[in-house]
Amino acid sequence: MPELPEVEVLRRDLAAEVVGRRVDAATVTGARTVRRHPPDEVVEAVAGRRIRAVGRHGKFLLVELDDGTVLVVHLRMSGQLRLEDPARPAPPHTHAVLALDDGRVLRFVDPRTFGELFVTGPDRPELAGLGVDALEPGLSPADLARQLAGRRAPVKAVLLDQRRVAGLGNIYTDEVLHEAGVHPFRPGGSLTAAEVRKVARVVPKVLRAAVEARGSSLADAQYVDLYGRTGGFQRAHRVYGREGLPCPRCGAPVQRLRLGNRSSFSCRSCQK
DNA sequence: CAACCGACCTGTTCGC
DNA sequence: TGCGAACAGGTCGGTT
Repeated sequence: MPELPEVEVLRRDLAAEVVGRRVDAATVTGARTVRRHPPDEVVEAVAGRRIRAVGRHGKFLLVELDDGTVLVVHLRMSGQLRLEDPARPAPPHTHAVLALDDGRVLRFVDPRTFGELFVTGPDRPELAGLGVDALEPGLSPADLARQLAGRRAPVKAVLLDQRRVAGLGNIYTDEVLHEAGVHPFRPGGSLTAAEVRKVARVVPKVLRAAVEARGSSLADAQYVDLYGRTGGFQRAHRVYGREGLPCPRCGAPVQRLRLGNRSSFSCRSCQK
């Protein structure tokens, strides 16, 4: 499911497609999806508004409306946004729909219902705790050094912590740490200055390449874009999901470890 | 404050 | 083939 690159692909496509459109009507059928409000409140807040811009911070998508209201979307594990003709049957697990003034509908689809929509004001206090976005404006080596300093938690856990850096998830932390040659279980505070610089340099490199390839869609193709298409970056994964396959740098088999309850993929010989 | 763990859900895949 | 177990890309709240 979506991490920063997948959300960025949606943001760009939405910006091109819906900025300037008016939301003629909204329907919310999944109360859990709008758990922060009574459903009517969300409908009320967006209906009749024009879309001014589409932004992003970490994995949060920010649909800015003409009265300053921001519709915030987080896809969590299984959320999708689909921009479709309303004549097309709504996919199962469609929890909210915005009808646009060009005749199309924007559908929020989410089987696991971890995702959510909420509305907030222009300063969006709900997102105040997020760290710097991993892509834009990005993470300087000094920022990263500050986040890692003194941490005994594994460097991967620090990178996954959205309060420290916003946007990285399980796939892209593994890809970044492999490319940087750093073992995911290394205590955050144990990285050398050179390693910190390397990681800081690799983060935007990997994320840009992933956006360019329109994100990662794993075998079950959970992630699809606005038009239902899968991404292509999974073909460029070096370690994620590649247990037992040769490391592209040194040929040693990729190992799968556990960090907390999640899989972590790395190369035993070139990530120390 | 930092670190760890289970919980939140449904769908798909894996192993017996 | 059938069936339960394990697993999935993210966060949050509670506990130590």
